[in-house]
Amino acid sequence: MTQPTIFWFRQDLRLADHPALTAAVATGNPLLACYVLDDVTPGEWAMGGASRWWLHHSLAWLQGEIEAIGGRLVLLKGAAAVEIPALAEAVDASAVYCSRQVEDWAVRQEEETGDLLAAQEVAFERIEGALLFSPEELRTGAGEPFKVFTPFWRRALTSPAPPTPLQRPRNITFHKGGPKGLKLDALALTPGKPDWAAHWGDYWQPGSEGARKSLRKFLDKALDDYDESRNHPARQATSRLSPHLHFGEVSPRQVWYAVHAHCNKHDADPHQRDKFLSELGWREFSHHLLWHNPGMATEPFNTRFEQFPWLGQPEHLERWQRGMTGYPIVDAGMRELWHTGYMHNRVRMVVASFLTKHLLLPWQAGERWFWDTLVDADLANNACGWQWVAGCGADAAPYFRIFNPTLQGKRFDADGAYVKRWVPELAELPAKYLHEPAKAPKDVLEEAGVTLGETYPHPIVEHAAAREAALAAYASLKEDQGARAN
DNA sequence: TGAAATGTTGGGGCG
DNA sequence: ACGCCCCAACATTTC
Repeated sequence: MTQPTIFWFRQDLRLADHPALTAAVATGNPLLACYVLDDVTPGEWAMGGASRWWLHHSLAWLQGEIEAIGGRLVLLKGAAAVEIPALAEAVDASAVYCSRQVEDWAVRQEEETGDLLAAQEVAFERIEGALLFSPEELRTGAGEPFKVFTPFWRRALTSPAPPTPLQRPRNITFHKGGPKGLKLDALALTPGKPDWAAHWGDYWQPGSEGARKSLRKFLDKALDDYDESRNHPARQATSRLSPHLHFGEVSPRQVWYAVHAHCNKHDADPHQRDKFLSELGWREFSHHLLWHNPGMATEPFNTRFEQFPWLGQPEHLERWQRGMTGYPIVDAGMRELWHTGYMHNRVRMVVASFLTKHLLLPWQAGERWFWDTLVDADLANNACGWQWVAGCGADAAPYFRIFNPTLQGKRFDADGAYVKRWVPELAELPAKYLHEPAKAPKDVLEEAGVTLGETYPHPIVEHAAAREAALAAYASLKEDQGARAN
């Protein structure tokens, strides 16, 4: 009997433009496709609740696609470095193929799996497929990893273009037999009661078809005004591809080439195109950074920040998480996150600035909350995004760049549509006061049915004072450094 | 991929 | 007519 080739699906839940899958099929041996839910190896970065909901539906989609071509996706649970070699042993596999990942734990997982497979004399191939450019190859003239985005992306854009997307493999022969594996429901990925994800199907379609639809819709409806509209959270102006990209339901190469094809065909504005592609660039930058600096998920990239005096009150963290800070744009964002597993990126920056600067709570606390609540939770993007806002990341926002949540609201949600949607208790307020209900005259508040401190909280901190405190905290950091240097 | 403080300019009211 | 003040509008600097 022919020995099977095992294909180990990870964060690459697609069939098209899949170099590792294509390579596995090219071995000519019957394919045994599997997914391992590994909550052991990632340690504190085991998937959060929102991601699990997504994974459930993405696996369901992938199963359907594979079954439609006569195959089967074997679901397993446990440490991958145990499960994969055991599976290889059980079915007498000749080789195991998978895609590479950048996370520290994932690299370790690959290495341990590879060691055991080597001892069993089973070939193990790890193949790139989640990035446009290779972190090993994309370096400065001096051979160092880039630490600043602009030169990083300039170099990327002048490097040889990423290969064009691969077709999905045709005529895959699947291995008959092998273990049955677990039923999808047995992985228990979806919430029980209360079912906080009951309506998420209205917002999302996990799986590669949903990814394609999102991309198509974005190109047709939103790309031509992307640069301006993307900053307005009430508009449908961003691609919302992040969870699809995280789970590998669509590859960045597919997105890259779809954007170029669309723009060539419609003679679209290259400026809008480049703005959007640079967002893929930030994803790329984050992943390269994490690969080069595994500690970035928990430790500040800029070591000066190791002794930053986080002074925040723990009870403020819960107010922030629940969207009860008294700053409407912040609360709207946090509630959008809770209700949909997603937050508009402009608002992510505002709430992150608020947590780290107005509340002086450590960025890791925000990173952790996002990890558990975002459907697009991605170790590289999440860690780098938080570090960027906190001012300790690579090419970070300078520490003194403190968003004024009221001004951000007025500027990017001028008519208050976003706040009205997610903070309904303020919906009757005139737009003029939506972003600062404390400034509204008494009769206006009464008219709108708003009683501050009862129906909606007073601001938990006063902006000007909080801003001064943050600047002082950052200044103390600078002085400490000076003192130590002497 | 800020905001606030500070500086500069120029028009208009007014003595 | 002139200088002075006020202040909006804009520019620059600072955090």
